[in-house]
Amino acid sequence: MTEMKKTKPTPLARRERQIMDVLYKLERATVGEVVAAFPDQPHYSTVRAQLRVLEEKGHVRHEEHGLRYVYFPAVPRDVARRSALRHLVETFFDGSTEKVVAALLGGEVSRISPEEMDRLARLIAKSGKES
Amino acid sequence: MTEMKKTKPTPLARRERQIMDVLYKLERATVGEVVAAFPDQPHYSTVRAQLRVLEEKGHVRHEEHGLRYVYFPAVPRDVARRSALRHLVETFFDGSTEKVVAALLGGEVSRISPEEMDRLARLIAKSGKES
DNA sequence: CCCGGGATGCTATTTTTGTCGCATTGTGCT
DNA sequence: AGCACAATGCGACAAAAATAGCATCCCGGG
Repeated sequence: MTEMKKTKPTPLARRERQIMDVLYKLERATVGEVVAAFPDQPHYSTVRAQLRVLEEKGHVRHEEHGLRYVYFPAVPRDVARRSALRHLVETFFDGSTEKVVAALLGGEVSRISPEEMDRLARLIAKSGKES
Repeated sequence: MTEMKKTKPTPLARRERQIMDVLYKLERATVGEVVAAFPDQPHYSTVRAQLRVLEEKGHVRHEEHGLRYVYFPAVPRDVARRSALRHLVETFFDGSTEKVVAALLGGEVSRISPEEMDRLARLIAKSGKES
């Protein structure tokens, strides 16, 4: 076995999911745009086929803009993100909203500017009042 | 086309991913526990095979506790969750930490108790100071 | 010592994915 | 009208995932 790789466990992320992510990120996109969104550019045909399947399964829909197809997720972004977020909280943060916020604030994801921090403080203050 | 379903697009979540999620949620689990964690209980064998594959690919590892195997993710939870969180932020929140917090606070995921809100306020205050 | 229950080790089979290549069709240009 | 180009509609296949069934093995009880 030439198996000694520890650094590249074979991506568990499949194209289907990746494509959905791209679609959610871009909201709407043509086949070309989707292809372009990948680091390793898969064939145009590949993505197209995938999109076709995804559509068959009801995950994406498309509109014909001019002559090209513009694909977009069947379930709207805000709905999808809600469940995605919930799922993530459940899976990695023991269902604790607080822990997520802590992680976010702790720079676990990205640096937060002072202005942003300020807006957040205000946001929390507001939310607290409404409870 | 007898395709008129709009409400249930066939789950795009595969077992592999689901299993990883279960593992992350439980930190460590035996085959039985994983099986039990599913709504639709897949066969013991199925999960076992899956786990084996996942292990081959380097996504999970196992220890022998007594006679049974206890599986756990190869990459530690906090590391995995960091990327998961980052990915989610990128995909659904335009990379804005602020938007995520807003969604969280807005009860998009779950209700937040006043005490929690309080702790969060404190947390923000602290983070802001450190910047 | 023999047996049953609980777990694991394989292996076989069926779906789904993932990838392409090629024919076709629609547009705008010259 | 004839063409080059860009996109789409299919169909073919190999690879990977998902699901099961069966042979074993290990331990504790009778």
